[in-house]
Amino acid sequence: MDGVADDLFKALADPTRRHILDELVDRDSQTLFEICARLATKHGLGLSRQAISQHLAVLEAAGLVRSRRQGRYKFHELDTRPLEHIVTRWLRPDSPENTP
Amino acid sequence: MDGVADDLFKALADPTRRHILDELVDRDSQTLFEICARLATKHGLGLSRQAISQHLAVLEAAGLVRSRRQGRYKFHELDTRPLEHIVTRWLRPDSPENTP
DNA sequence: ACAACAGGCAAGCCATCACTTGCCTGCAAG
DNA sequence: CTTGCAGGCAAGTGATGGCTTGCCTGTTGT
Repeated sequence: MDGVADDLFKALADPTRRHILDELVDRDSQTLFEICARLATKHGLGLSRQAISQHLAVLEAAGLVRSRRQGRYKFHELDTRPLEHIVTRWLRPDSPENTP
Repeated sequence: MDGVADDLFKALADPTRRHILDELVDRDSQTLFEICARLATKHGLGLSRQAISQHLAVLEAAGLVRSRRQGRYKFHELDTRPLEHIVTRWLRPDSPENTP
């Protein structure tokens, strides 16, 4: 029951992975090389291809990114659903906005 | 701009720290020894006093916990405000509730 | 078929982190 | 005043995490 949240928070702990999520929000369904290039240009991160690949694996294990194979390309899609109910664990029910 | 979120997500990355937040939700304004005892009994965590103290320091640096000194006791209070706007960064604006 | 491209696998290195141990500071009750 | 309790300050250790390097698989194009 906490193991699910464990992967999720661990995935969000790294700033590079959060930048990847930012990139996927800006443009969904990108390949590894696209993400690699955009992180280098827009965020100034000079990381190797494998570094991003491992980050994507962590994000995928957390359920935040789903991959879709197509030929030799592998497109990565963002899934923000795990994020929605993760913070309500500590938010008291006296807050104004809740429960869709 | 990301340094603030960095402390926050790093604080949430550890399961013990999340359990501490759970305890403070269940009962606010506890001392270090109270938290230590309740983590041991309710969550089965046999951690030393300093371990919890360091975790509280991390949570305090993230702005999730504020401490209030009173005599030789130090009460720790939960502050969930940093949690509210942290996930909206990736939630697309097509969701029903947004835009402050 | 061959070369270029997208991606994966696995071992290794270095930094950070969680936790412990030991000692030291204040406050409080006998 | 002295004893005990609540907490803090290090320094040290073991483990985890992020990143690199090198090599290998599979797909696309000429």
